[in-house]
Amino acid sequence: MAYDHKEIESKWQGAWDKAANFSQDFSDKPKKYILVEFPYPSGAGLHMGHLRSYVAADVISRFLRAGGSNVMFPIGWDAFGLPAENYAIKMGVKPQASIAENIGNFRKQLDALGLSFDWSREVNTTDPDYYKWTQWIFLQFFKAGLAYEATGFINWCPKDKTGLANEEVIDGRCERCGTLVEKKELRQWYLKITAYADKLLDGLKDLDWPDAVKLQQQNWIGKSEGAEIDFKLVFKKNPGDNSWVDKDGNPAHISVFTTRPDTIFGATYLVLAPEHPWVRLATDADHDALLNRKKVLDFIESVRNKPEMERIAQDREKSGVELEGVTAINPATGKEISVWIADYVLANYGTGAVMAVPAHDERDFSFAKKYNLGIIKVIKPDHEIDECYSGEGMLIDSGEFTSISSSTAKSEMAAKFGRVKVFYKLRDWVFSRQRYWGEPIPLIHCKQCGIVPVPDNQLPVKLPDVDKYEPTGTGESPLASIADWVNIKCPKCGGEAKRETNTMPQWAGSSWYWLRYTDPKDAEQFAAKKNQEYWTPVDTYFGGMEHTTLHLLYARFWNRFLFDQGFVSAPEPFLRRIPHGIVLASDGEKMSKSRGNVVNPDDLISKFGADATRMYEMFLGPHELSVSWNERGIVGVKRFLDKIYRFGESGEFGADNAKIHKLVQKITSDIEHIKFNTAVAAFMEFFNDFGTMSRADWEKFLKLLSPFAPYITEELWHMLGHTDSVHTQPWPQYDESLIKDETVEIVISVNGKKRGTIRLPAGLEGNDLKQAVDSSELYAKLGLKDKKKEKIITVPDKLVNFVIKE
RNA sequence: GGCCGAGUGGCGGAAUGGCAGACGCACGCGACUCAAAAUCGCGCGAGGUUUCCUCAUGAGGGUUCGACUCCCUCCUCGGCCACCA
Repeated sequence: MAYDHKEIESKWQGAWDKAANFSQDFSDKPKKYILVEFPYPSGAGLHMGHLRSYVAADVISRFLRAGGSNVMFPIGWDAFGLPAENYAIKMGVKPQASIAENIGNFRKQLDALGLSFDWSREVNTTDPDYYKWTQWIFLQFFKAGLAYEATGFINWCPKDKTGLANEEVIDGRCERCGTLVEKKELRQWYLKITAYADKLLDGLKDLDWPDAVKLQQQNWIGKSEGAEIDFKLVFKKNPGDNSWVDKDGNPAHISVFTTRPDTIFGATYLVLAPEHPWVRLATDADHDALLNRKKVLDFIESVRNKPEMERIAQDREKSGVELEGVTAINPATGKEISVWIADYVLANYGTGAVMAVPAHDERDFSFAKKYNLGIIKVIKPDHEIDECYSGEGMLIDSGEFTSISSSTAKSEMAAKFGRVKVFYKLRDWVFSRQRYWGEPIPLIHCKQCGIVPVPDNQLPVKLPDVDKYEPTGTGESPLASIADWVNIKCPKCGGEAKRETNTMPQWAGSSWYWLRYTDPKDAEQFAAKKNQEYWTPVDTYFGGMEHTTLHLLYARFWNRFLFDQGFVSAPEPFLRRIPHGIVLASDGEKMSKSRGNVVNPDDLISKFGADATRMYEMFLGPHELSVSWNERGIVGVKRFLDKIYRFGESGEFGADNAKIHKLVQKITSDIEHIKFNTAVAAFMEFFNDFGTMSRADWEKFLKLLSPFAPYITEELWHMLGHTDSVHTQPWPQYDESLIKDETVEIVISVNGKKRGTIRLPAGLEGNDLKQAVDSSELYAKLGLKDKKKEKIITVPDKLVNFVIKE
């Protein structure tokens, strides 16, 4: 018979004291801060990815509580942003209303799963009491000069009608809706995350994060050390024209960035990005320095109109055009070389200009071949190579540097021809969105005073409650059309002024939420320092792999900035990060509505129960690897729960059993190492063949199982006559002396091949083990007595291997 | 193209230098039953001369007394990044 999971679950949902999960500020017990990424309350409800993190974090939290820790395991809602707004538009309601409804659904689902959240610390990023502090933190960035306004080409999603951060563009498409992203020139707010590139890199060293996650962040920040080298320009159109001077009065030059200054003797031309500022000047009607201005302008136009997808396509052919009338002097050779613009040089990396060394760079090589440009070899390959060699080696034909190795030449040549320079792939964070559903950026544009921050005592700048909030598509936020909200007196001079109408991106509220949990209701500050000092940094942070270069990087940036400003007590926010693998559908594909292969947790809970859903989810496979959701197997877990329920009902207790001590050790260790799949297997294995079970052993068993299956264990605990909760009981301890076996199976092998096993007393080593084996039947049977043994390997309690010369 | 991860029965997976396939699903046989469901018991990588032996952890090589595990080369799948000079 199957136990009635529905009855048991609804009974305990009503009976459990939620305050038992509340954490205490400043308790003497050791603190543990267990965090899961707070959900985005979309209309779809919880998905299997949430389940994976939330159940794992719940098991850890319950385990640590039982071990005597003061555990904070909070939850909240990350509810601003595009998806919520798009959903509300689709449903024809206000986002405020749809968010409230979705949160209600999520809360039900989380409760149904039996997750032991500390609901007393609930936060919601769209609550003015919360976003007041998001705005306040933005103003700290602004006051520190790290929030700035600039006009530039940004990623623009034509469907969502808003700008996107670099991190939000995947394969040239909008991360949210999949639409091809366009380049649009717009006034935008930026956060200067690049100023923190080095600190964000250094901070990774001390974190207990998976190497894969650290590496991804490292690559995203993308530090390259190299040299910046100036190439002087020579003009053919007006010889002697000295109107081309730089800001220091020197003749005009182009600065290039290279990581291979050792190849400079092979630099046969320069290439600039079409958007390079110098190109703009050189093609300016007043300053025109080119002999082929029209051709160059046409080329720039054609690049600009090229769809982004085509420009980044994999097998794209490089194209460019020579700037006729201008040449550059290679500072190493003193030779004049041609200057080009080409679509393969990026305007926003390095200096936007490169020295081309076709013999030792594949991109330059294919470009040089197409346009018949010179190819000069200056590095001797370490192996035979046909055309282009991009590795390092011995320098050749490089003047005084000939016969020096690349690695030594690099620093010497960087110093001689230019200067050592570091560049990052990381770009500043486009921080404004032209949408309604976000935190208003708390700034005021005054004709007299310029940009003025909203004074602290006027925060929060509340999002006006309006009926029409659809994006305009003009590059302006819908807030711009709300006259009585936009028009305001300047707080500085009292004159006419207008509010900033852009809103913050979805990532703003989640960039500091773990700090708010430590002091969620504080009206005076975002979180009191002493609360932070007690709780932070977060001990273990569960979440998805997909947030590695978005949320996790942004959160580290905000935390580090606030730390430097003295507002935060720990330089790094998350000590240990446990990402979960993605949950695929049973066909191995990603779960998605359009594929129709989405598994809904509600259906599983209703059919098999929350306990079975939780345990099967953990049983599927290692937490960090991606798993295919195959529903067939859940009946195995359900059968196990039915079996233990029947045993509990029968109450057939017997003698104490030492096996329970091994189970305590195994489960404890598996939880500590996040190996839930083998923990579930260990429960099953124990229960398949436990022999006898005393009442005391049964109580230990229930306690061990309680973090995994909170409902059924509570029911069975009460069946024993207890009136308190199994979840408030201390974690069982094991007796070291009872987990050791008295005898062990020793494998006997010859030349590494297993030939049989014998049972011997445990703990025998070296000679003792050898002698015990020598006197065994198996030893005689294998005829080992008469064989000449080269070597005998003994491994205590494991095996004896005889190496015999044939 | 670069970086990271993974490849083990029909399936999910276990074992991370010492008995390969724990645990579970599916499947087969049996018990109980008028019957079915549920439950319980047994079997379940391939092959063979079947108390035992041989082969087998993507392919090939290497290190080792011994390799799923470590090293090298390659193949396949997944993830992230991608003209970053």
